[in-house]
Amino acid sequence: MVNSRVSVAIHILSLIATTNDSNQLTSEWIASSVNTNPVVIRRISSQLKKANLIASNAGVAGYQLVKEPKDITLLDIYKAVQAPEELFAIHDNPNPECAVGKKIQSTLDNVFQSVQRAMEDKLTEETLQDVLDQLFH
Amino acid sequence: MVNSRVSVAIHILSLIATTNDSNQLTSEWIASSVNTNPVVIRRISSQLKKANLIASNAGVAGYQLVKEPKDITLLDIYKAVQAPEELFAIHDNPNPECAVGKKIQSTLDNVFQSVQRAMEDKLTEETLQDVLDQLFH
DNA sequence: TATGTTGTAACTAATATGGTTACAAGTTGT
DNA sequence: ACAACTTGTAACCATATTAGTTACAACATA
Repeated sequence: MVNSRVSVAIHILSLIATTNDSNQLTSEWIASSVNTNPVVIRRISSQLKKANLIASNAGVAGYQLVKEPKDITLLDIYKAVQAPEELFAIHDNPNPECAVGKKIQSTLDNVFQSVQRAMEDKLTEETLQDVLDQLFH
Repeated sequence: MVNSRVSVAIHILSLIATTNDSNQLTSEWIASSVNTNPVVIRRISSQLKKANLIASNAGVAGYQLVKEPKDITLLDIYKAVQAPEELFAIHDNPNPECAVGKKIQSTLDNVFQSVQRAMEDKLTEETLQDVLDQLFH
C-alpha cells in the first residue's frame, strides 16, 4: 500500500491553496487540521519544496504555492513524497538455471512497468485544482 | 510498494503452467526456482488455492492450474495474494472543524479509487498466458 | 510402516512508517 | 540587543509488515 504521505501532502497543498492569510499557515496550524505532529508536516513540506511545488522561508511563518493548482498534477505530488520507487516489488535472485527463473525478472519488469504507467497516467490527469473542486463543490 | 508476493505468485503459476511432470512440482522444487523457503511457496500457494486458481492435495506432491493461463488475469493473482487492501493509504482523523479536514477523506477516497481502478483495469488486461509468452518468446 | 508431501501455526530479523524530542538557524517586533 | 516565534533536520522510538524459518499435524503412497 502506498503510504499516507501522498494523502497528507494533498491535504497540506489544499490548505495552502485555500488559506489567504499566509501568517496562519504555520506547520502547527496545518498539523491541527491534518491531526498529526508539526514535524510530520515540516518533513513532508520539505519534500514538496524540493520538488518545487511550494516555497517557504526558514524563520517566517507560512508556505506558498509555486504553481497554480491546475498546474500541479497528483503525479507531481506522488513523486515528490514517494521515493523514486517501483510500484511492484520483484523477488530477487531467482534461479538462473531454471527456464522460468532465468527470465522472470525481466518479464515481470516489463509487465509491472506497464501497470505502473497506467497508474501514473491517471495521476497525471488529476490536478490539485480537481481536488479543490471536489472539496468545495 | 506492493509486496513481492504478487511477483512470487506469478512465478509459481508460470512453473505450474509449464511443468508437465506434476510429481516434480513440490514446494521445495518451486522454492529452488524462486530462491526462497518452501514454506513461503506453500503459504502463497494456499492463497492461490483459496482464490480457486490452483488445486492441490495434502500429502501428494504437485499443484495443478484450475483455469487456462489465458483465463487467469493478473488482477486475479493480485487479489488472491493481496489483502483486500486499498492501494493508497488515507490519514485518519483529520480535523472536522476545518473545511478541508472535514471533506478531505471522502474526496481522496474518490480520487484514489479512480486511480486504483486504472491500475486494476491494466492488471485485468494481462493474463498469465501473456506472461508465459514473454517468458518463452 | 517408512518416507515424503501439503498445510499451518508460531517465532524471528529486517525494514518502513509515523510520531516525538531536541535543537540549530532564521525572522520579526519591541 | 533580545525575546518570542518560526522553519528545517537529526535522532530516537513504537508499531506494523514482510519474508524467512522451525516445528509439526495430517495425509498419501510404495
